[in-house]
This record gives sequence, C-alpha cells and structure tokens, in this order.
Amino acid sequence: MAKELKELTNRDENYSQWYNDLVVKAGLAEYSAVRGCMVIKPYGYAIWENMHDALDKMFKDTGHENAYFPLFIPKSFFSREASHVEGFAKECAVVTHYRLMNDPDGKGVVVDPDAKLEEELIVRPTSETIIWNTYKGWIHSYRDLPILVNQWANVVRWEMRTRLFLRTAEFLWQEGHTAHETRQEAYDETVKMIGVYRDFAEKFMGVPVVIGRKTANERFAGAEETLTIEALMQDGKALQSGTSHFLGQNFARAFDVQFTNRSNELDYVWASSWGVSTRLIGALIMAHSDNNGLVLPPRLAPLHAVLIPIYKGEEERVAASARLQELAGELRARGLKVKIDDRDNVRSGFKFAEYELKGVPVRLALGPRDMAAGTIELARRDTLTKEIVPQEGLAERVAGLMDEIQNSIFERALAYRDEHITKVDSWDEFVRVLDEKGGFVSAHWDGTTETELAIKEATKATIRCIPLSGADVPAGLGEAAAEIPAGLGGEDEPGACVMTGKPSERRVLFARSY
RNA sequence: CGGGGUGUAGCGCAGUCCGGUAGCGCACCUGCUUUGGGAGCAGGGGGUCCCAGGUUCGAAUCCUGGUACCCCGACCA
Repeated sequence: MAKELKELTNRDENYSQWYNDLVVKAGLAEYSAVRGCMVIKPYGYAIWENMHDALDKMFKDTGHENAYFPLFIPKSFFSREASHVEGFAKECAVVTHYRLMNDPDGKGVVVDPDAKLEEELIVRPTSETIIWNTYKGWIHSYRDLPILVNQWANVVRWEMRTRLFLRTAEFLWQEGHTAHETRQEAYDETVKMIGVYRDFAEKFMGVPVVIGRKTANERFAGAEETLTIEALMQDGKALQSGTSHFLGQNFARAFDVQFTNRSNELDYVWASSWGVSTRLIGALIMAHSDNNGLVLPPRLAPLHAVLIPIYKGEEERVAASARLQELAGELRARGLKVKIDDRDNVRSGFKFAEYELKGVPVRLALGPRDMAAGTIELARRDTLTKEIVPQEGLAERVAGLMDEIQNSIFERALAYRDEHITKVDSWDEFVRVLDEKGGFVSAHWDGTTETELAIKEATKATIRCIPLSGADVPAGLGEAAAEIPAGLGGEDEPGACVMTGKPSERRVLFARSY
C-alpha cells in the first residue's frame, strides 16, 4: 500500500469533486486509458463481489438460475422492437470488421478493409434481443414455462459524459430475463424482483429506497411498465438504483416466441426483465460517506475490522503483534473478516487515517498500556467514536457491533431521506424547495408527458417515480408491500398539478437526479 | 456535437505575458532519530516540457496545424 494519502475535497463544498476524490483515493476505481471506461480496483471489486454474492443468493432463493448469452448482437435483432431500438440506438458500440493488418504505408496496424462483416454486430447495451431470440427455441408449450434466468455480464452504452461507477461506457451488472404463461404471472415477477432489490438496498447496503412506477417518458424502451427503486444521496439528488420491467408481450411478438397454452391455443409469452449494476457502489458511497472517507455497511465491507499494533521498539512490536494474532483468530472464528496491519514503515496515525478512508467498520489498536491492562482501543467508523474495552469477550463485542453499525447507518440514511421528502402544493414552493433544500418533492402532476418535460426544462427535476402505495401492490410484493412506509406520497389523494393546475389523482416524487 | 479550460517527473502544480542552465510540494530510494491520530533531519534517483512544422544564435515560452484530456450542456443504469 503506497503512502500517498491526501486530503479529500470537502464534501459540503463540492460534492462531485469529493465523490471523485474518494473513489480514487480509497482505491475503489479510476478512469482507464479507454475513454469513458473505468478500472475497478481490487478494493472496489471486493465490494462488488460481496454485492454479487448476496444478490445471487437472493435470486436463487426466488427460483432463478444463471446463464450466459453472447456479448455481440446482430444488428438486425436490434431493430425488431421499435421503441427498444429508438431507446438505445444513440449509444451503441458497433463492430464492423473482424481483422487487422500491418499498415501498408508504414508502421502500426490498420483495419483490414477486406475483413468487413456482412452484418454489423452491436456490443450489447442490454440483452433482451439476443435472449428473446434464443428463448424462441426454448419455448413451445406452457410446460416449458416459466423460464427464470439471470445473467451476470458487462454491457456497453456509449455515454457522452461519464462518472465513476454512476455512468461509464462499460459497466458490470446482472440482468434477469423471465418468460411466463400469463400476464399476471409476469407482472408478479416484475413486482417480486423490485422487492428483492429493495431488500438488498436496505438490508445489505443500508440505503433506504422508494419503490415506484416510472412515467411513460422515463420507462425502459420496450417495456409496458417499469418499476424502480430510487435512493437519495447526501447532496439531495436522487439515484435510480435498480429497475424491474414488465415487458408484456412486446419482445415475444418481436421475436415470434409463441407457445401452446393450456387451452391448446397459440399465445405469445409474457416477459419481465430486471437489473442492477455497479452503479450501486456509487449509491453506497454517496449515501453514507463523510469527509474522512468511505463508510461501509458491515454486510458488504471487504474487511470488518483492522488490528493495529502500537509500539516503541522491536520488543513491543513483536509482543503486540503476537497478541493481535490471537485476537484475530478469535474474531475470525466468529466469521469476521479481519486483518492485522503491522507495517513498520508507516506510523499508526497514518494507518488510522487510511482505514477510515477505506471505510473499515471497526478499528482495534493495541499498545503497551493495553498490553499491561488487558484492554484494547476500539473505534467505530460510522460514529468516529472510540473506547477502551477489555480484550476479554472482544470477538463477541465486535460481532455485535457489526449488526449495530449496519443498523445505525441505515437509520441515519433513512432519517435523512425522510427529512428530504417535502410535500409541495404551489409552483413557487416547488422551485424553492428544489433549489434550497433538495431531495424528493412530493407534488401533484397532471399526468401528461408535456407537463413532465416542461417541469424538467424549467427546474432540471424529473419524476423519479409514482410511488406504490400499499393498496397498489398486494398482488406480488408480499411481505415487502406490508413494509412500504406510509407517507411517501403514494396514496390516492386528488389535487391540482403543481405546474398547470389541472386535476391530479395522486402525488408523484420529483427530484434532480444523477 | 456546441461553449469554456488544460497538457511540464508517478501525482498535484509554478515557470509561458517579457525566449537564455528544467523548478516546487507530495510520492519513491538510502541512512539516522522516531512511533497512543496523517513523523523529523540529511542525502539521492527520476524529464521527448502532448505531437509536427515554422521563426530565432538559442523555444517549455513566440507563430501555424494537429491531438489528448477535463469542466458545463444535449444523452443516460
């Protein structure tokens, strides 16, 4: 580990700069030589692996299996679903040739003009098309259904402007693609999976989210309905953190996927798709971290606790390290991921700062005074507090702290989120809240895309979602529905559109967003 | 693709207006002293000053043309 830690940009002065600084200095990721592409460094990737493992288990627990489909999609597949191509055409990387040759005029290599592909290949921006082309061969009867498949993959969207983790030209994600016999079953799946995402965000990431529907304007290209989880960052901007789409029969029609149903009639298959990406790492960072660096929830932290010896001279160093080895063994026996940092070329204060930057939930420091007294210094990353505790029972205490920290950072984010949902009934107030307070604004909207776009034009705020109310979802969300908090604006409540004054049936959530 | 800005050591920058020995901080290497919150001192290594042309006795600096990246918009998980 190199000795090159510097002050982070102040979070409250320049949030974007702080975010970028933090991602780079904490060793999560950096921009690569390829424009708009990111290198995820080992520490950042370790967080993604933990996310992957937790999500993968949740998918399997809900009956899904993993598979893998090609990176390249023939151009013709892409044009089958009209709104889909319209949604993605502007940001696709296209493969036109398959061979290079030495430059006949000099040094280097050039594309061999004779190696032009007859049909161009699109690097997948999402896999609905190649997958539905494949499903056509898999599905003939209702007995072949449902198909509940997930893919872990990379996708490419040629974005104009990029930000580490939040928007890069290539990113890692998972995409579930399911096929069903009935409309209801496909819709239930769509709802179930947004519930899985919500559980993951809140229970693993400690990030509270609002579940809702996207408006027609914000909907996935080719979907009948898009459900979303929307999180709130510490600068008051919203982040779409996961989506689940009800595709109706759109892709089945486009790829001619028909099956014989229980009444011996031919019908098109019903579909859902859903995904979350490495963007979640951006959400994790922006929801919890502070001016000292990352704050990681224990359930996703690559390292739960770091043990640091404090000493003068070789004798004390050896003694403290030996005792830490024993304690580390006890912590590991409890399932905790711990590391002893006994590097002698940096001082302990440097290490403290470094592990705070990296967001390690608990730090334990053992020095001569502790050696004499049978104690150890325990510091919490989330509260930046420290106390001297007995070495006796340390493992149990630290294990308990993990749950406490996990819970505490969620509660803190939840309190922030709830304070930043503001009900607004006039245009002046709408604009003022967006400018001065930020966060979600719960307001009435007349339901038209024209008004939605006019509001975006005037304020840069978009409709993040039409929150689901309890009454909305009983069909598939199950337990998760019962937990949807009241007061998020999802209740039916007639009113007048905040911009046009036209009638509205319910409030929707507006915010400026990433 | 529009509007701004910047390319000088691994990183961050000064020097450019007004041409004249390539600089500073951090990081790196060596040694000694240190070690309960980002150590100190001494010594050392490291450069195609983005590229190509031009002007000049002489160019990081002036001129012309390229190019790359960053920020602000349009696009977006």
